[in-house]
Amino acid sequence: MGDVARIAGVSASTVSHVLNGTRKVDSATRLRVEAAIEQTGYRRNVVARSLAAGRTHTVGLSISALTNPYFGSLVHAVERALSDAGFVLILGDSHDDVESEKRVTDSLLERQVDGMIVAPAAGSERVTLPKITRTGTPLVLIDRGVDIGCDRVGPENFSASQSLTEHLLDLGHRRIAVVRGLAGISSTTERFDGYCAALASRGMAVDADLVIDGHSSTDVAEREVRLLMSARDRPTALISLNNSMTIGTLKAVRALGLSIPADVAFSCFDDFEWSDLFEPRLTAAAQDVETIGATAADLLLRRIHGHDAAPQQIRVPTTIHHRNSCGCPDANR
Amino acid sequence: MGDVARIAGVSASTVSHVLNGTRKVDSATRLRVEAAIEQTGYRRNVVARSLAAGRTHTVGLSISALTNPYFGSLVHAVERALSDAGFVLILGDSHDDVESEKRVTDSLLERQVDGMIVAPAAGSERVTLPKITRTGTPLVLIDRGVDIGCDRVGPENFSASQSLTEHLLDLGHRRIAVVRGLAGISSTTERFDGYCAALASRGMAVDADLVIDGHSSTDVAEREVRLLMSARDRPTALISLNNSMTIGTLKAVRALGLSIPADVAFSCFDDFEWSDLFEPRLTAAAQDVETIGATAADLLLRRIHGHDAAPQQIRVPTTIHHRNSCGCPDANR
DNA sequence: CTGAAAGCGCTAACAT
DNA sequence: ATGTTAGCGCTTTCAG
Repeated sequence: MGDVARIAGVSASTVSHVLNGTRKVDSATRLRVEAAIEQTGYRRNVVARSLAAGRTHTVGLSISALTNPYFGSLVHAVERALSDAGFVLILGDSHDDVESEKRVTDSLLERQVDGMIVAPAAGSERVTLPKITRTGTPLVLIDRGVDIGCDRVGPENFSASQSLTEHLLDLGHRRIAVVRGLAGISSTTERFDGYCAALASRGMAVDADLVIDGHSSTDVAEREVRLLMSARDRPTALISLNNSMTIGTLKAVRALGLSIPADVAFSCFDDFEWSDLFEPRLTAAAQDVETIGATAADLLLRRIHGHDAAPQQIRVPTTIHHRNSCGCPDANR
Repeated sequence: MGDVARIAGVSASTVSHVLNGTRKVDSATRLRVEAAIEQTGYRRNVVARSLAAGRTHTVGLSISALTNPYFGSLVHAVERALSDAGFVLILGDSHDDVESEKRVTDSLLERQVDGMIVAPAAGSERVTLPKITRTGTPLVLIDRGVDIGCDRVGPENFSASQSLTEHLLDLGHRRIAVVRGLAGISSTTERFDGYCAALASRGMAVDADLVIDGHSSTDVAEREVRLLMSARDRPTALISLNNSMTIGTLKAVRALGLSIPADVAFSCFDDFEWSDLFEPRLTAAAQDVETIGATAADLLLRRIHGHDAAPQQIRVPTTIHHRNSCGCPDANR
């Protein structure tokens, strides 16, 4: 930058100001500076800039399992919104484990991110999250998490899951098994609650034998569903609470040679690009991932820019696609 | 850091050294420093550290379409390898467009990343890549890209695609259509070359009417395949060259009410988690994404650490899963 | 084994 | 409209 200043015959200060548009510069001198920049191939050092200015234009994102297409789309949406605003994304994988999560977020904090978006692991509200808020770093929770007094955006879980269940109930099913996701995270809980509420509204109790925990693993789900569906009094319908669970469930059903919906009706939370391709086409609750990601970025950016308002808790509507895995007689198409 | 030093009764210099283990410190004083750190809740400022030390422990990754599960897994693998080495990942999406790519990589360079991994967009070798290498920033190309004298790691494309095609040929097909991905990127070219080579080895010429360009869009692929398969002299087999093309192709086939493999045999490049679930199960060439990602991270880390050797061009083997969409009589399982 | 001091490359008052 | 100057918070010679 010194070089540029010298060549343009101005001070470093002026160079800085033309670079950032932070104050009025005579157009003649600006031109000289720009020429000098061009000539030297100068590229500013954002690290130094960050140190001096006290802001990094950087946002940290902590999620688990980028392998999951759902999170891939989420990151994609967040990245786009941030880069449009001149921010850059630092990515950390928490592996859905508080310890890793603490390491990840610590590292982000050390790097002076201007804000953070986190899809909290189970138990995060007791350890990771308070640590972040204590630093004053703007934080928005995404996908899941409890109310800890910060912005939060996630899908509508309860009612979507409830509808999915009621639909099966309407079709006459009385033994509906549910495959839950990872325990301890709000999305699992809320979706399960929706399931329970649907049963309750029909005066039915939840049968513990029909509740399967797939943790966050496709394999576990497959094994458990296989076990359940091998029993003589197997359920007549299956509902899966997230995309990994769905894959495990479908694998189990397939392995047993059962057919959907003839032998067992099926519907699931989370849509796939191939839901339409599956035979039968899957009845699924589709989250609006793009909106969730973009909204999170927006909320965060607003906080970063000093916007000071009551924390918002946003639920993005979930859309149910009635297709035919549920055995629905009147599926569209 | 000044606070910590004062409380521990040492100099900032010593604090720095206990923090980084950069020189021997008497265990008594180290204990005092550590206590002071604990007590103050001190967290180092990595930005300042980076500026002073001249390295950021940061790696930039430029890819397109995180929405694609393939890239999601890639990022996942890279992230893990990097974080194990104490590095952090900054993510940028190039949208498979050189202009965006230039912006992304410029921004990464400004941020003084210690190295970069890029899945180059078409034409990148003429504009983006030289700019990077000129800065001396270690660079490794991933997934695709031509030889520009830097490390490169990607899947084995040619022979896998050739095998896929030969297999169809072996099954008696003579009119095999191919659905290509985005033009101008090496993976598309190499896979198409594999297809051509297979035909050539049987003394067959490539029929231009059987070559479909799906660009990078599922929708385009669907439309084109639909057109092709509606013709009276439609091909007897279809081969798709990447996962997006596969989805488009399958949608088209499904929409036409054709059945696989009875009406048309099918095989594809890229495996899905649900390939096994599809009816019929998909014959596919599976890339070893994890290995590709981890290898790229490794190569880069090595360069960053000053390892100076001839650029490596690594091809990670692609595995063909023979299932039954190809109409294979003896598919395993 | 430890401290002093000179930067790293930039920003942002404060002057003029 | 532009320049001067004092840092931002750390690392790292160089001394002792």
